[in-house]
Amino acid sequence: MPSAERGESMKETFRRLEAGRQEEILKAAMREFAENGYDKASTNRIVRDAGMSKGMLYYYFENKEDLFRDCIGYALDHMEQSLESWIGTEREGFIERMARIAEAKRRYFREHPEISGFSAVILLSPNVPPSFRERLGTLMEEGKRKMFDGLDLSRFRGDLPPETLMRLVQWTFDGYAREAEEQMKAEGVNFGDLDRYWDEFGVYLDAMKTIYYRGDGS
Amino acid sequence: MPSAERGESMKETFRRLEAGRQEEILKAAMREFAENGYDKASTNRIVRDAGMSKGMLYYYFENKEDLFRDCIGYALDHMEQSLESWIGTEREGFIERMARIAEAKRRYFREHPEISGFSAVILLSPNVPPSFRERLGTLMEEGKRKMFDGLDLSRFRGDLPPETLMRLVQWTFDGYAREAEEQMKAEGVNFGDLDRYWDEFGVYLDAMKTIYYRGDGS
DNA sequence: TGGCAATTGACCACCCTGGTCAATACCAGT
DNA sequence: ACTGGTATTGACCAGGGTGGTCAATTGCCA
Repeated sequence: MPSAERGESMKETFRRLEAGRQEEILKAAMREFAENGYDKASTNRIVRDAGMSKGMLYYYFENKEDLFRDCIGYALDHMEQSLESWIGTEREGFIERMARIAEAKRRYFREHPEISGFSAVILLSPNVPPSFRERLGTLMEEGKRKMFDGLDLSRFRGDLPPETLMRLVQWTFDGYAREAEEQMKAEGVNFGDLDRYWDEFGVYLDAMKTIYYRGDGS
Repeated sequence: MPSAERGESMKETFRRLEAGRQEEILKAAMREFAENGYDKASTNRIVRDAGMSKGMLYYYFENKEDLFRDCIGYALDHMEQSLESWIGTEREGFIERMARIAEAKRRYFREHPEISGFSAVILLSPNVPPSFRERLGTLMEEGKRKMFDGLDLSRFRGDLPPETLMRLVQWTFDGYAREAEEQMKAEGVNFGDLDRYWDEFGVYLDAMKTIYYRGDGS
Protein backbone atom coordinates (compact mmCIF):
# COMPACT_ATOMS: atom_id res chain seq x y z
CA MET A 1 0.00 0.00 0.00
CA PRO A 2 1.67 3.26 -1.12
CA SER A 3 -0.15 5.28 1.49
CA ALA A 4 1.48 8.66 2.14
CA GLU A 5 3.54 9.08 5.27
CA ARG A 6 1.73 10.93 8.00
CA GLY A 7 2.48 14.62 7.83
CA GLU A 8 4.48 14.21 4.66
CA SER A 9 3.24 17.44 3.11
CA MET A 10 3.47 19.65 6.18
CA LYS A 11 6.08 22.33 6.72
CA GLU A 12 9.08 21.17 8.72
CA THR A 13 8.47 23.89 11.28
CA PHE A 14 5.12 22.33 12.11
CA ARG A 15 6.40 18.77 11.96
CA ARG A 16 9.12 19.65 14.45
CA LEU A 17 6.40 20.39 16.98
CA GLU A 18 5.51 17.94 19.72
CA ALA A 19 2.73 15.64 18.47
CA GLY A 20 0.33 16.71 21.22
CA ARG A 21 0.75 20.36 20.38
CA GLN A 22 0.22 19.61 16.70
CA GLU A 23 -3.10 18.02 17.54
CA GLU A 24 -4.18 20.94 19.70
CA ILE A 25 -3.58 23.37 16.87
CA LEU A 26 -5.24 21.26 14.21
CA LYS A 27 -8.21 20.67 16.51
CA ALA A 28 -8.66 24.38 17.08
CA ALA A 29 -8.56 24.93 13.34
CA MET A 30 -10.99 22.08 12.64
CA ARG A 31 -13.39 23.47 15.22
CA GLU A 32 -13.34 26.84 13.49
CA PHE A 33 -13.69 25.38 10.01
CA ALA A 34 -16.53 23.13 11.12
CA GLU A 35 -18.41 26.01 12.66
CA ASN A 36 -17.99 28.57 9.91
CA GLY A 37 -16.91 26.82 6.75
CA TYR A 38 -13.68 27.60 4.95
CA ASP A 39 -14.40 31.15 3.76
CA LYS A 40 -15.89 32.51 6.95
CA ALA A 41 -13.43 30.78 9.23
CA SER A 42 -11.15 33.29 10.91
CA THR A 43 -7.44 32.70 11.35
CA ASN A 44 -7.51 35.18 14.22
CA ARG A 45 -10.04 33.08 16.13
CA ILE A 46 -8.00 29.97 15.41
CA VAL A 47 -4.81 31.39 16.90
CA ARG A 48 -6.73 32.68 19.90
CA ASP A 49 -8.35 29.27 20.50
CA ALA A 50 -5.08 27.47 20.00
CA GLY A 51 -3.29 29.84 22.39
CA MET A 52 -0.63 31.10 20.04
CA SER A 53 0.31 34.26 18.22
CA LYS A 54 -0.66 35.19 14.71
CA GLY A 55 2.91 34.90 13.57
CA MET A 56 3.23 31.27 14.60
CA LEU A 57 0.34 30.20 12.43
CA TYR A 58 2.14 31.52 9.38
CA TYR A 59 5.36 30.06 10.65
CA TYR A 60 3.73 26.63 10.74
CA PHE A 61 1.56 26.95 7.60
CA GLU A 62 1.97 28.74 4.28
CA ASN A 63 -1.46 30.26 4.43
CA LYS A 64 -5.07 29.61 5.36
CA GLU A 65 -5.62 27.12 2.56
CA ASP A 66 -2.50 25.19 3.49
CA LEU A 67 -3.79 24.92 7.04
CA PHE A 68 -7.13 23.72 5.73
CA ARG A 69 -5.45 21.05 3.63
CA ASP A 70 -3.42 19.85 6.58
CA CYS A 71 -6.60 19.57 8.60
CA ILE A 72 -8.17 17.41 5.90
CA GLY A 73 -5.09 15.23 5.73
CA TYR A 74 -5.06 14.76 9.48
CA ALA A 75 -8.78 13.99 9.62
CA LEU A 76 -8.57 11.49 6.78
CA ASP A 77 -5.56 9.76 8.29
CA HIS A 78 -7.35 9.44 11.59
CA MET A 79 -10.62 8.22 10.12
CA GLU A 80 -8.94 5.68 7.86
CA GLN A 81 -7.02 4.32 10.79
CA SER A 82 -10.11 4.17 13.00
CA LEU A 83 -12.35 2.51 10.46
CA GLU A 84 -10.40 -0.72 10.69
CA SER A 85 -11.03 -1.13 14.36
CA TRP A 86 -14.65 -0.10 14.09
CA ILE A 87 -16.56 -3.12 13.08
CA GLY A 88 -15.39 -6.63 13.19
CA THR A 89 -17.39 -8.07 10.29
CA GLU A 90 -18.97 -10.86 12.23
CA ARG A 91 -21.90 -12.92 11.06
CA GLU A 92 -24.89 -11.18 12.56
CA GLY A 93 -28.30 -9.77 11.73
CA PHE A 94 -28.66 -6.37 10.12
CA ILE A 95 -30.24 -4.77 13.17
CA GLU A 96 -27.41 -5.97 15.40
CA ARG A 97 -24.91 -4.67 12.86
CA MET A 98 -26.56 -1.25 12.75
CA ALA A 99 -26.66 -1.08 16.51
CA ARG A 100 -22.96 -1.81 16.72
CA ILE A 101 -22.17 0.82 14.11
CA ALA A 102 -24.31 3.38 15.88
CA GLU A 103 -22.45 2.69 19.10
CA ALA A 104 -19.09 2.98 17.37
CA LYS A 105 -20.12 6.29 15.81
CA ARG A 106 -21.25 7.54 19.18
CA ARG A 107 -17.94 6.63 20.78
CA TYR A 108 -15.94 8.19 17.96
CA PHE A 109 -17.99 11.36 18.19
CA ARG A 110 -17.37 11.65 21.89
CA GLU A 111 -13.65 10.96 21.66
CA HIS A 112 -13.01 13.01 18.53
CA PRO A 113 -15.69 15.68 18.28
CA GLU A 114 -13.48 17.99 16.22
CA ILE A 115 -12.89 15.45 13.50
CA SER A 116 -16.53 14.41 13.54
CA GLY A 117 -17.69 17.98 13.08
CA PHE A 118 -15.01 18.80 10.55
CA SER A 119 -15.62 15.80 8.33
CA ALA A 120 -18.95 17.20 7.19
CA VAL A 121 -17.23 20.38 5.95
CA ILE A 122 -14.83 18.48 3.73
CA LEU A 123 -17.59 17.38 1.38
CA LEU A 124 -19.12 20.83 1.06
CA SER A 125 -15.99 22.88 0.60
CA PRO A 126 -14.94 23.66 -2.99
CA ASN A 127 -11.22 23.91 -2.30
CA VAL A 128 -10.56 20.28 -1.47
CA PRO A 129 -7.80 18.79 -3.62
CA PRO A 130 -8.97 15.88 -5.83
CA SER A 131 -6.60 13.47 -4.13
CA PHE A 132 -8.38 14.08 -0.82
CA ARG A 133 -11.78 13.76 -2.50
CA GLU A 134 -10.66 10.38 -3.78
CA ARG A 135 -9.46 9.22 -0.41
CA LEU A 136 -12.75 10.25 1.14
CA GLY A 137 -14.62 8.43 -1.60
CA THR A 138 -12.84 5.13 -1.04
CA LEU A 139 -13.22 5.61 2.70
CA MET A 140 -16.98 5.86 2.35
CA GLU A 141 -17.13 2.91 -0.03
CA GLU A 142 -15.14 0.85 2.42
CA GLY A 143 -17.57 1.88 5.14
CA LYS A 144 -20.58 0.81 3.14
CA ARG A 145 -18.96 -2.47 2.26
CA LYS A 146 -18.26 -3.22 5.90
CA MET A 147 -21.82 -2.32 6.67
CA PHE A 148 -23.23 -5.10 4.51
CA ASP A 149 -20.48 -7.72 4.55
CA GLY A 150 -21.18 -11.12 6.02
CA LEU A 151 -24.70 -10.35 7.12
CA ASP A 152 -27.11 -13.06 8.10
CA LEU A 153 -30.09 -12.03 6.00
CA SER A 154 -32.01 -15.20 6.78
CA ARG A 155 -33.18 -13.68 10.03
CA PHE A 156 -35.40 -11.28 8.15
CA ARG A 157 -39.07 -12.12 7.72
CA GLY A 158 -39.60 -13.80 4.37
CA ASP A 159 -42.54 -11.92 2.94
CA LEU A 160 -40.59 -8.82 1.91
CA PRO A 161 -37.25 -8.43 0.11
CA PRO A 162 -34.33 -7.89 2.51
CA GLU A 163 -33.19 -4.82 0.57
CA THR A 164 -36.46 -3.09 1.35
CA LEU A 165 -36.31 -4.05 5.00
CA MET A 166 -32.70 -2.93 5.34
CA ARG A 167 -33.45 0.52 4.01
CA LEU A 168 -36.34 0.86 6.43
CA VAL A 169 -34.15 -0.18 9.33
CA GLN A 170 -31.43 2.22 8.24
CA TRP A 171 -33.87 5.12 8.05
CA THR A 172 -35.14 4.28 11.50
CA PHE A 173 -31.65 4.43 12.94
CA ASP A 174 -30.92 7.67 11.10
CA GLY A 175 -34.14 9.24 12.28
CA TYR A 176 -33.36 8.25 15.84
CA ALA A 177 -29.83 9.62 15.62
CA ARG A 178 -31.22 12.85 14.24
CA GLU A 179 -33.61 13.20 17.16
CA ALA A 180 -30.89 12.46 19.68
CA GLU A 181 -28.66 15.02 18.02
CA GLU A 182 -31.31 17.71 18.13
CA GLN A 183 -32.15 16.92 21.71
CA MET A 184 -28.50 17.25 22.62
CA LYS A 185 -28.15 20.54 20.77
CA ALA A 186 -31.28 21.99 22.35
CA GLU A 187 -30.23 21.28 25.92
CA GLY A 188 -26.65 21.47 27.09
CA VAL A 189 -24.07 19.47 25.19
CA ASN A 190 -23.47 17.01 28.00
CA PHE A 191 -22.29 13.79 26.49
CA GLY A 192 -23.65 11.74 29.35
CA ASP A 193 -27.15 12.47 28.15
CA LEU A 194 -26.23 11.00 24.82
CA ASP A 195 -25.48 7.72 26.54
CA ARG A 196 -28.70 7.77 28.50
CA TYR A 197 -30.54 8.48 25.29
CA TRP A 198 -28.91 5.48 23.70
CA ASP A 199 -29.74 3.22 26.62
CA GLU A 200 -33.41 4.01 26.20
CA PHE A 201 -33.13 2.79 22.64
CA GLY A 202 -32.81 -0.80 23.83
CA VAL A 203 -36.58 -1.14 23.98
CA TYR A 204 -36.88 -0.04 20.39
CA LEU A 205 -34.11 -2.36 19.30
CA ASP A 206 -36.04 -5.31 20.67
CA ALA A 207 -39.21 -4.07 19.02
CA MET A 208 -37.44 -3.82 15.68
CA LYS A 209 -36.19 -7.37 15.99
CA THR A 210 -39.72 -8.56 16.70
CA ILE A 211 -41.02 -6.70 13.71
CA TYR A 212 -38.35 -7.25 11.09
CA TYR A 213 -37.14 -10.75 11.94
CA ARG A 214 -39.03 -13.98 11.59
CA GLY A 215 -40.82 -15.07 14.73
CA ASP A 216 -39.87 -18.73 14.68
CA GLY A 217 -36.57 -20.42 14.03
CA SER A 218 -37.49 -21.56 10.53
CA MET B 1 -59.11 35.27 19.78
CA PRO B 2 -57.03 38.39 20.51
CA SER B 3 -54.56 37.55 17.79
CA ALA B 4 -52.57 40.57 16.65
CA GLU B 5 -53.52 42.19 13.38
CA ARG B 6 -51.19 41.30 10.54
CA GLY B 7 -48.41 43.80 10.21
CA GLU B 8 -49.56 45.63 13.29
CA SER B 9 -46.08 46.39 14.52
CA MET B 10 -44.51 47.38 11.20
CA LYS B 11 -43.63 50.90 10.24
CA GLU B 12 -46.29 52.69 8.23
CA THR B 13 -43.88 53.26 5.38
CA PHE B 14 -43.55 49.52 4.91
CA ARG B 15 -47.22 48.84 5.43
CA ARG B 16 -48.08 51.35 2.72
CA LEU B 17 -46.22 49.12 0.26
CA GLU B 18 -48.08 46.84 -2.11
CA ALA B 19 -48.52 43.42 -0.47
CA GLY B 20 -46.59 41.61 -3.20
CA ARG B 21 -43.62 43.90 -2.80
CA GLN B 22 -43.69 43.46 0.96
CA GLU B 23 -43.42 39.72 0.49
CA GLU B 24 -40.53 40.05 -1.97
CA ILE B 25 -38.56 42.10 0.51
CA LEU B 26 -39.29 39.88 3.49
CA LYS B 27 -38.45 36.80 1.45
CA ALA B 28 -35.09 38.24 0.45
CA ALA B 29 -34.40 38.99 4.10
CA MET B 30 -35.52 35.56 5.26
CA ARG B 31 -33.31 33.92 2.66
CA GLU B 32 -30.31 35.85 3.95
CA PHE B 33 -31.11 35.18 7.62
CA ALA B 34 -31.66 31.49 6.90
CA GLU B 35 -28.35 31.18 5.13
CA ASN B 36 -26.15 33.13 7.54
CA GLY B 37 -27.98 33.49 10.83
CA TYR B 38 -28.81 36.84 12.35
CA ASP B 39 -25.33 38.12 13.14
CA LYS B 40 -23.64 37.22 9.89
CA ALA B 41 -26.57 38.22 7.70
CA SER B 42 -25.71 41.26 5.62
CA THR B 43 -28.17 44.09 5.07
CA ASN B 44 -26.23 44.98 1.93
CA ARG B 45 -26.88 41.58 0.43
CA ILE B 46 -30.53 41.81 1.41
CA VAL B 47 -31.07 45.10 -0.41
CA ARG B 48 -29.23 43.80 -3.44
CA ASP B 49 -31.33 40.64 -3.54
CA ALA B 50 -34.53 42.56 -3.01
CA GLY B 51 -33.61 45.04 -5.73
CA MET B 52 -33.73 48.21 -3.69
CA SER B 53 -31.38 50.82 -2.33
CA LYS B 54 -29.82 50.81 1.09
CA GLY B 55 -31.81 53.87 2.07
CA MET B 56 -35.15 52.18 1.48
CA LEU B 57 -34.40 49.38 3.91
CA TYR B 58 -33.96 51.91 6.70
CA TYR B 59 -36.97 53.81 5.44
CA TYR B 60 -39.06 50.64 5.86
CA PHE B 61 -37.42 49.30 9.02
CA GLU B 62 -35.85 50.89 12.07
CA ASN B 63 -32.77 48.70 11.92
CA LYS B 64 -31.57 45.18 11.26
CA GLU B 65 -33.19 43.74 14.36
CA ASP B 66 -36.52 45.35 13.51
CA LEU B 67 -36.36 43.74 10.09
CA PHE B 68 -35.57 40.40 11.72
CA ARG B 69 -38.55 40.72 14.03
CA ASP B 70 -40.85 41.53 11.14
CA CYS B 71 -39.59 38.46 9.33
CA ILE B 72 -40.44 36.32 12.34
CA GLY B 73 -43.88 37.86 12.62
CA TYR B 74 -44.57 37.26 8.97
CA ALA B 75 -43.33 33.68 9.09
CA LEU B 76 -45.36 32.87 12.19
CA ASP B 77 -48.51 34.44 10.75
CA HIS B 78 -48.09 32.39 7.60
CA MET B 79 -47.35 29.14 9.36
CA GLU B 80 -50.22 29.53 11.80
CA GLN B 81 -52.59 30.18 8.96
CA SER B 82 -51.29 27.26 6.93
CA LEU B 83 -51.40 24.72 9.74
CA GLU B 84 -55.17 24.73 9.76
CA SER B 85 -55.45 23.64 6.15
CA TRP B 86 -52.68 21.10 6.50
CA ILE B 87 -54.22 18.01 7.90
CA GLY B 88 -57.87 17.26 8.08
CA THR B 89 -57.89 15.13 11.21
CA GLU B 90 -59.59 12.16 9.64
CA ARG B 91 -59.80 8.72 11.17
CA GLU B 92 -56.88 6.90 9.65
CA GLY B 93 -53.90 4.74 10.51
CA PHE B 94 -50.69 6.31 11.80
CA ILE B 95 -48.69 5.45 8.70
CA GLU B 96 -51.28 7.05 6.45
CA ARG B 97 -51.29 10.10 8.70
CA MET B 98 -47.54 10.43 8.57
CA ALA B 99 -47.55 10.04 4.81
CA ARG B 100 -50.08 12.84 4.48
CA ILE B 101 -48.08 15.09 6.78
CA ALA B 102 -44.91 14.38 4.86
CA GLU B 103 -46.66 15.29 1.64
CA ALA B 104 -48.01 18.49 3.16
CA LYS B 105 -44.55 19.42 4.41
CA ARG B 106 -43.14 18.75 0.98
CA ARG B 107 -45.73 20.98 -0.69
CA TYR B 108 -45.21 23.75 1.84
CA PHE B 109 -41.48 23.57 1.38
CA ARG B 110 -41.79 23.89 -2.39
CA GLU B 111 -44.28 26.74 -2.27
CA HIS B 112 -42.65 28.64 0.58
CA PRO B 113 -38.98 27.73 0.66
CA GLU B 114 -38.00 31.00 2.32
CA ILE B 115 -40.27 30.48 5.29
CA SER B 116 -39.28 26.84 5.56
CA GLY B 117 -35.61 27.71 5.65
CA PHE B 118 -36.09 30.68 7.93
CA SER B 119 -38.18 28.85 10.52
CA ALA B 120 -35.18 26.83 11.65
CA VAL B 121 -33.26 30.03 12.41
CA ILE B 122 -35.95 31.35 14.72
CA LEU B 123 -35.29 28.69 17.31
CA LEU B 124 -31.54 29.15 17.31
CA SER B 125 -31.35 32.92 17.36
CA PRO B 126 -30.95 34.61 20.77
CA ASN B 127 -32.70 37.85 19.85
CA VAL B 128 -36.19 36.46 19.45
CA PRO B 129 -38.74 38.29 21.62
CA PRO B 130 -40.44 36.03 24.18
CA SER B 131 -43.86 36.67 22.67
CA PHE B 132 -42.68 35.13 19.44
CA ARG B 133 -41.10 32.22 21.27
CA GLU B 134 -44.46 31.59 22.90
CA ARG B 135 -46.33 31.70 19.63
CA LEU B 136 -43.87 29.23 18.13
CA GLY B 137 -44.28 26.99 21.15
CA THR B 138 -48.06 26.80 20.90
CA LEU B 139 -47.73 26.34 17.14
CA MET B 140 -45.59 23.28 17.64
CA GLU B 141 -47.87 21.89 20.32
CA GLU B 142 -50.83 22.32 18.03
CA GLY B 143 -48.91 20.50 15.32
CA LYS B 144 -48.17 17.56 17.58
CA ARG B 145 -51.77 17.41 18.72
CA LYS B 146 -52.99 17.25 15.15
CA MET B 147 -50.46 14.56 14.49
CA PHE B 148 -52.02 12.16 16.98
CA ASP B 149 -55.68 13.22 17.03
CA GLY B 150 -58.33 10.76 15.95
CA LEU B 151 -55.93 8.02 14.99
CA ASP B 152 -57.11 4.46 14.39
CA LEU B 153 -54.57 2.64 16.54
CA SER B 154 -56.38 -0.70 16.18
CA ARG B 155 -54.65 -1.24 12.87
CA PHE B 156 -51.35 -1.76 14.62
CA ARG B 157 -50.18 -5.28 15.31
CA GLY B 158 -51.17 -6.27 18.81
CA ASP B 159 -47.95 -7.71 20.22
CA LEU B 160 -46.23 -4.37 20.85
CA PRO B 161 -47.48 -1.14 22.41
CA PRO B 162 -48.67 1.41 19.82
CA GLU B 163 -46.49 4.14 21.37
CA THR B 164 -43.38 2.13 20.63
CA LEU B 165 -44.48 1.41 17.08
CA MET B 166 -45.40 5.03 16.44
CA ARG B 167 -41.99 6.27 17.45
CA LEU B 168 -40.34 3.71 15.19
CA VAL B 169 -42.53 4.80 12.28
CA GLN B 170 -41.78 8.46 12.97
CA TRP B 171 -38.05 7.82 13.01
CA THR B 172 -38.32 5.98 9.74
CA PHE B 173 -40.06 8.90 8.09
CA ASP B 174 -37.55 11.36 9.54
CA GLY B 175 -34.63 9.27 8.38
CA TYR B 176 -36.09 9.06 4.92
CA ALA B 177 -36.70 12.81 4.79
CA ARG B 178 -33.13 13.38 5.90
CA GLU B 179 -31.79 11.20 3.12
CA ALA B 180 -33.96 12.89 0.51
CA GLU B 181 -32.83 16.29 1.76
CA GLU B 182 -29.17 15.36 1.54
CA GLN B 183 -29.63 13.84 -1.89
CA MET B 184 -31.27 17.05 -3.05
CA LYS B 185 -28.54 19.22 -1.57
CA ALA B 186 -25.76 17.13 -3.10
CA GLU B 187 -27.13 17.32 -6.64
CA GLY B 188 -28.86 20.38 -8.01
CA VAL B 189 -31.78 21.78 -6.05
CA ASN B 190 -34.37 20.78 -8.65
CA PHE B 191 -37.65 20.31 -6.88
CA GLY B 192 -38.84 17.81 -9.46
CA ASP B 193 -36.37 15.31 -8.10
CA LEU B 194 -37.92 15.68 -4.69
CA ASP B 195 -41.20 14.48 -6.12
CA ARG B 196 -39.61 11.53 -7.90
CA TYR B 197 -37.89 10.64 -4.67
CA TRP B 198 -41.19 10.70 -2.87
CA ASP B 199 -42.87 8.54 -5.51
CA GLU B 200 -40.29 5.83 -4.93
CA PHE B 201 -41.26 5.81 -1.31
CA GLY B 202 -44.59 4.15 -2.16
CA VAL B 203 -42.95 0.75 -2.06
CA TYR B 204 -41.64 1.40 1.43
CA LEU B 205 -44.98 2.73 2.59
CA ASP B 206 -46.60 -0.55 1.63
CA ALA B 207 -43.83 -2.47 3.32
CA MET B 208 -44.33 -0.49 6.51
CA LYS B 209 -48.04 -1.25 6.51
CA THR B 210 -47.29 -4.94 6.10
CA ILE B 211 -44.83 -4.82 8.96
CA TYR B 212 -46.53 -2.55 11.47
CA TYR B 213 -50.21 -3.37 10.89
CA ARG B 214 -52.03 -6.59 11.67
CA GLY B 215 -52.18 -8.95 8.73
CA ASP B 216 -55.82 -9.98 9.06
CA GLY B 217 -58.95 -7.93 9.65
CA SER B 218 -59.24 -8.92 13.31
C1' DT C 1 -46.55 75.74 -8.57
C1' DG C 2 -45.85 73.80 -3.89
C1' DG C 3 -45.50 70.17 -0.80
C1' DC C 4 -45.13 65.70 0.68
C1' DA C 5 -43.73 60.86 0.02
C1' DA C 6 -40.55 57.79 -2.19
C1' DT C 7 -35.99 56.82 -3.47
C1' DT C 8 -31.15 57.04 -4.22
C1' DG C 9 -26.27 55.96 -3.31
C1' DA C 10 -22.30 58.21 -1.64
C1' DC C 11 -20.52 58.32 2.68
C1' DC C 12 -19.38 57.38 7.64
C1' DA C 13 -16.75 55.25 11.49
C1' DC C 14 -15.82 50.90 12.82
C1' DC C 15 -14.41 46.24 12.83
C1' DC C 16 -12.36 42.22 11.00
C1' DT C 17 -9.92 39.97 7.35
C1' DG C 18 -5.54 37.20 5.72
C1' DG C 19 -0.97 38.07 5.81
C1' DT C 20 3.76 40.44 6.85
C1' DC C 21 7.86 41.50 9.34
C1' DA C 22 11.19 43.67 12.26
C1' DA C 23 12.17 42.77 16.68
C1' DT C 24 13.10 39.88 20.15
C1' DA C 25 13.68 35.63 23.33
C1' DC C 26 15.60 31.32 23.71
C1' DC C 27 19.19 27.99 23.73
C1' DA C 28 23.07 24.83 22.13
C1' DG C 29 27.71 24.95 20.66
C1' DT C 30 32.08 27.03 20.93
C1' DA D 1 30.86 35.70 26.33
C1' DC D 2 29.79 35.42 21.79
C1' DT D 3 27.52 33.35 17.75
C1' DG D 4 23.96 31.59 14.90
C1' DG D 5 20.02 29.54 14.12
C1' DT D 6 15.33 28.61 15.71
C1' DA D 7 10.98 30.03 18.10
C1' DT D 8 7.87 33.54 19.07
C1' DT D 9 5.66 37.84 19.43
C1' DG D 10 2.23 41.36 18.25
C1' DA D 11 2.01 45.72 16.03
C1' DC D 12 0.91 46.74 11.59
C1' DC D 13 -0.83 46.69 6.73
C1' DA D 14 -4.22 47.41 2.88
C1' DG D 15 -8.51 45.94 1.67
C1' DG D 16 -13.10 44.96 2.22
C1' DG D 17 -17.43 44.48 4.60
C1' DT D 18 -20.40 46.17 8.50
C1' DG D 19 -24.87 48.59 10.06
C1' DG D 20 -26.53 52.89 9.59
C1' DT D 21 -27.10 58.06 7.96
C1' DC D 22 -28.50 61.86 5.13
C1' DA D 23 -28.51 65.52 1.81
C1' DA D 24 -30.18 65.48 -2.54
C1' DT D 25 -33.25 64.08 -6.00
C1' DT D 26 -37.35 62.27 -8.24
C1' DG D 27 -42.32 61.31 -8.75
C1' DC D 28 -46.79 62.39 -7.97
C1' DC D 29 -50.94 64.77 -6.86
C1' DA D 30 -53.56 68.85 -5.54
